[in-house]
Amino acid sequence: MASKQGNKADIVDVARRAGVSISTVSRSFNHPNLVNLATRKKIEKSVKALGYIRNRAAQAMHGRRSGTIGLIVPTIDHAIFAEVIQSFSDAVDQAGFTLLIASHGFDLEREYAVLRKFLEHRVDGVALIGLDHSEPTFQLLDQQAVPVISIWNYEEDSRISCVGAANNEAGELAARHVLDLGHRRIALVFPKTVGNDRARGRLEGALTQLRRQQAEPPEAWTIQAPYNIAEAKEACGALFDLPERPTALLCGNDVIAQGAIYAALQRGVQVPEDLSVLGIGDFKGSKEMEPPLTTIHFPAEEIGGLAGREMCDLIAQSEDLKSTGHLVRKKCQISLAERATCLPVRRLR
Amino acid sequence: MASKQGNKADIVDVARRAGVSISTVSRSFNHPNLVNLATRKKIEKSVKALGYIRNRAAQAMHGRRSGTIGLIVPTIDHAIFAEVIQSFSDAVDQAGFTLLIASHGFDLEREYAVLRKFLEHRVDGVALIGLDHSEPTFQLLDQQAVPVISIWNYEEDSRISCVGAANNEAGELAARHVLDLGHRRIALVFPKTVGNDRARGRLEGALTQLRRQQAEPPEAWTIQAPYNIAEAKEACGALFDLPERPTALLCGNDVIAQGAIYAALQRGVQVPEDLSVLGIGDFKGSKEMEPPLTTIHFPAEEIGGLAGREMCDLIAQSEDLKSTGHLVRKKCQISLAERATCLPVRRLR
DNA sequence: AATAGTAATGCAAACGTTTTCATAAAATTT
DNA sequence: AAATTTTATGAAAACGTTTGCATTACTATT
Repeated sequence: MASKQGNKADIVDVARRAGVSISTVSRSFNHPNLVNLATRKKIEKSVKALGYIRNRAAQAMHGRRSGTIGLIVPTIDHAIFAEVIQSFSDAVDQAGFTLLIASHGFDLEREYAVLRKFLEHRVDGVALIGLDHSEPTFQLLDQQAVPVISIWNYEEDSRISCVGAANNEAGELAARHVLDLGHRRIALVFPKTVGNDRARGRLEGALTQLRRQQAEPPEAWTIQAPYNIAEAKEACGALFDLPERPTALLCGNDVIAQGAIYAALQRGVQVPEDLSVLGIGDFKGSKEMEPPLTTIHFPAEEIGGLAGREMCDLIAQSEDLKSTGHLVRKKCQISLAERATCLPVRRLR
Repeated sequence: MASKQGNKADIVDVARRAGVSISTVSRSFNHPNLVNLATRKKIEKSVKALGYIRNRAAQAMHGRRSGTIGLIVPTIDHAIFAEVIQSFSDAVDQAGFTLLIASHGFDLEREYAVLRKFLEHRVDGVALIGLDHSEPTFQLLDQQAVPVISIWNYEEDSRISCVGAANNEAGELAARHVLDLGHRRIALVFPKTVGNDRARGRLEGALTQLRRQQAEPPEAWTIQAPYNIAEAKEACGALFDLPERPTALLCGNDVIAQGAIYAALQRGVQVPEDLSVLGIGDFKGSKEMEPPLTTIHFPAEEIGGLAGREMCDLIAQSEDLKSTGHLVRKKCQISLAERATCLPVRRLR
């Protein structure tokens, strides 16, 4: 009667009720084969009766893993991140890990703070988005020697392990496509690139390719739009109101492309007849748009899943002290998803 | 030299290096005013030098809170859940909590399993989506007496605390609107309702209202579509191909509405001139669609934020043992967002 | 100057587990 | 029947903290 007064049951309570020692109870969880079947049954019964739930915190104190992985993203509320998070979550879940999640709102100082918090919780591994991080972040990661992986970007000389795609290739591929279609009057609408290596890589890739073919856009045709349909729509609207209109619009991501298309619709500019629009990312829904959006496909789900599995591997390796500690880098293939928003320039009316 | 061989620094290491006892170190973190400034500085220096990071697991063992909150959602990868998760995350973050997240893919048995896992981690509170949960889930919650809150739905007789909106009201409001516009030939496109009280409430609300005005749709006009633009598009397409077409389409959520509009576009059915379309949810981007979608606005961000703050309050209360243990219920107001996809029936061509 | 109060610190006992080592009982071998 | 091995269990020492109690050295009050 004294034992259960609102406090939760304890391994001691379980042991007492089952008439065995706590060692036996603990063992029956962790090494069931070492304990007699009958005893195990008794313990099980006691556990059920008391509603006992093991305490991971106490387990973690024994050098055991905490069983958690920390994922730090700029924001959860993005079609593309949501998809990556989901598949990453599924992958680590499958391996029995629990996911700690936090967003930093594109603020690398908050990212550092969140990382610290995660380390206090003794996460077994950390996953970050992209390869742009503050120096203190890298140092902390290094010093604490926690398995870490970067999701979304691939760079052959990345400072930490990474699983993702090469954004500059995406930009190049996009530019090449509109170029191949004969366009020369090409405008660029991209998000801000500071602290956002995804956008930066794409923009650089696109510009490189355009320059290579002498089709670099004039200043007025290189505009910035936030990740947000409403504002992208507005920004593109302003572009369309310029005296001279491009024949193709290369957008930094599909959300911007969507905004651009809406802006065009609003002004009676026909896509693709009057204007070709190309997105990057291939977000969920882009294929179903009307007209379906031509874009560069990023295998978000594949990246998230692969990253999750790789994270688990890294953690497993770090347990073996023979851990070689070398970085792993996986490059996921992007591809052109040719749909209905781009037309060869000669077919424009 | 013996102390730091790759293992992480310990409070003991910190104490030794600073030349004080571990009690003092612990105190300087938890009750800084109780320790001399000079000593505190010494400790701080030692902490920096050793790269010491406190161990929450060990703290949690002292009846201290773990500082974590568990959030269990059907899926992360939904515009609407992503938004709620984000605002919930921000709210609990602000209070210093770390978020544990898991998705169960609309499987209530997996929900139960995840809940157990979270309880093993000794989360200080649990948040769930909706009010449909398995009996074992409710029992576990009850037995463990963990602060719990349900996000998204409001019901005056809910079994657990809740912050959200009344889905049946949304359905009613939607139906009332198309009815008010003079429509009588109304079709319904809703997601599956089993294990999804959101969809069920909306559908019931809508049907109630339609019946009240003798406008209940025929069998063929009450169709099911998954949460997914592509499949919704297809399902609605089939509806449009029927010999008789409704004048208004009431969709269970904005994604389905989007699919419906695309399906209409594909077939040359003009929205809203030939067909009024009404969504429910007001997802991000619905306002920016072309034409902007008329829908029932759900204040997702408000709900998530409110729920997060309420969760923290519940946790704080549960600390005072005088906790009254009564449920809290907050109803967030939904509203009609009249935009451009609905027209009075007499103005149809 | 004696007393009471306060500030700063340390000691040691918790917290809920896991695990090593020891031991008893049972089963197997000689 | 003794010796050996195996199986099942318990005692106790960890793990890294927090905190109640005790102690010391000051500071303020009489």
